[in-house]
Amino acid sequence: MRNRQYRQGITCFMSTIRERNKELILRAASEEFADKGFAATKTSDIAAKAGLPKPNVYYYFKSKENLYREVLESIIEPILQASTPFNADGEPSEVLGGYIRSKIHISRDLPFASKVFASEIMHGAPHLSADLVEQLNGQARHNIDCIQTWIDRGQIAPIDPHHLMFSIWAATQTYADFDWQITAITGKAKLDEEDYEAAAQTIIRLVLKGCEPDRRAE
Amino acid sequence: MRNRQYRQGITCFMSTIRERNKELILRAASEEFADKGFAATKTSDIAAKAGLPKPNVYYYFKSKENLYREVLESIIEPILQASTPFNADGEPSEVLGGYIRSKIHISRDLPFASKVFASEIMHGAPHLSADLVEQLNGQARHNIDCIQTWIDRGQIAPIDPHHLMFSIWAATQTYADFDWQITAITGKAKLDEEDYEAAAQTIIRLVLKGCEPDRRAE
DNA sequence: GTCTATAAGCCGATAGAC
DNA sequence: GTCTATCGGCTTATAGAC
Repeated sequence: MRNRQYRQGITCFMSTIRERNKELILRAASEEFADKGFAATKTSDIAAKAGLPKPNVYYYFKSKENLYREVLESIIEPILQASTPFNADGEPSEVLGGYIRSKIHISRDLPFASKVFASEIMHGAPHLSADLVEQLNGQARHNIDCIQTWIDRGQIAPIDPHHLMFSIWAATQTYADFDWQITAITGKAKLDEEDYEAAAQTIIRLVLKGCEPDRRAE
Repeated sequence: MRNRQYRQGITCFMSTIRERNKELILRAASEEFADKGFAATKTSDIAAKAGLPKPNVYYYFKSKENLYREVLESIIEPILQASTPFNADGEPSEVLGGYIRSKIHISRDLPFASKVFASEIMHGAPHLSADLVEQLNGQARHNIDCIQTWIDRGQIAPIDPHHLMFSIWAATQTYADFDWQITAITGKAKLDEEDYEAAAQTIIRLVLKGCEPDRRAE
């Protein structure tokens, strides 16, 4: 009984095993895809890492590409969510600071999917649907418009809003993408809570100071 | 005569054809590897893009991996070169500004190799020799030490030097790595000279303002 | 030195037993 | 629903003609 649920009079297998296996495969896949990229990843390695036979991967996900897309799309929602603070009526420093923190948290909490996403974008997003691409770009344009509004109102310095956004993305994303380089240079096997906090504070400082209106001769 | 050079008494073919073909293949390879990544790139596509038959690729470069390594290593020298301004006795704003400009120029002038390098680092540098890795990391540590010295001397604000370097790398590298996203959002098919100049100025502003010592109540 | 034609091996995907 | 055993296609790499 424990493994079954009866719904609408039809015997419906909502087996815990199914959910558990899908989860194991997704987790293994996100690590493998993040580590090697789509083409270099072998489904047999994903299966091995998940502790399951290879056909299970195909049974649950139909194809390697499908599995990849599930990993890839799992990061879209958090990314879009991170932009919610952007609102022209918000306080620029609050909005930008909140955004930077959200993006750093994504790199910290979802490092594998985050890396898969970055790799996908680097190669021209061949697996992303036009719809999702448009959502992401629309969001980006909205954020940039918001910054432009602050500039027009004189709330922040007339910094180029496109390049400001690119810098913020890059600086926050880098903690997921280039973790290998970062751990090699800092000498730490893994960044801890304080490191991410220091990263966020450094980026926030750069951005907020950079956005401060220039001082006139007073 | 034009196609041959006699050296040490041995007929030595320094044929223009050889040099030209190697160059064609290298150029095609850097574009393909940048676009698709190592594993997803087919040597037949490289040959086609170079306008040569596939066996020529193997004749000149022996293996796909060898060819990849040549593309990859072509970017190391420019990267190391960009760090030459770093010197604790230099003026921080000059050094940092010069470094940012050099890194932006690498993204602009060597976008393909730059992307190949980024992708390689993202995946844990499986094709880079330990020696080169050590050179790059040593350089990075030197730059960070240099920033720390400025902080100790009170020349710049006590910003975290590691995170400052990570932000600079990320913000400059992003113009090569995420060109697809950048052109999608700016709406330009290709960034022009002015765009790169604006990018450099924006990043320099963020970094220099961020490094300014905090004002005390005056 | 150049290129056609082919070998060898790997990996995504599945048939079919349990 | 699960997994062993295998196929078929694709890609690197090369043998050998020119």
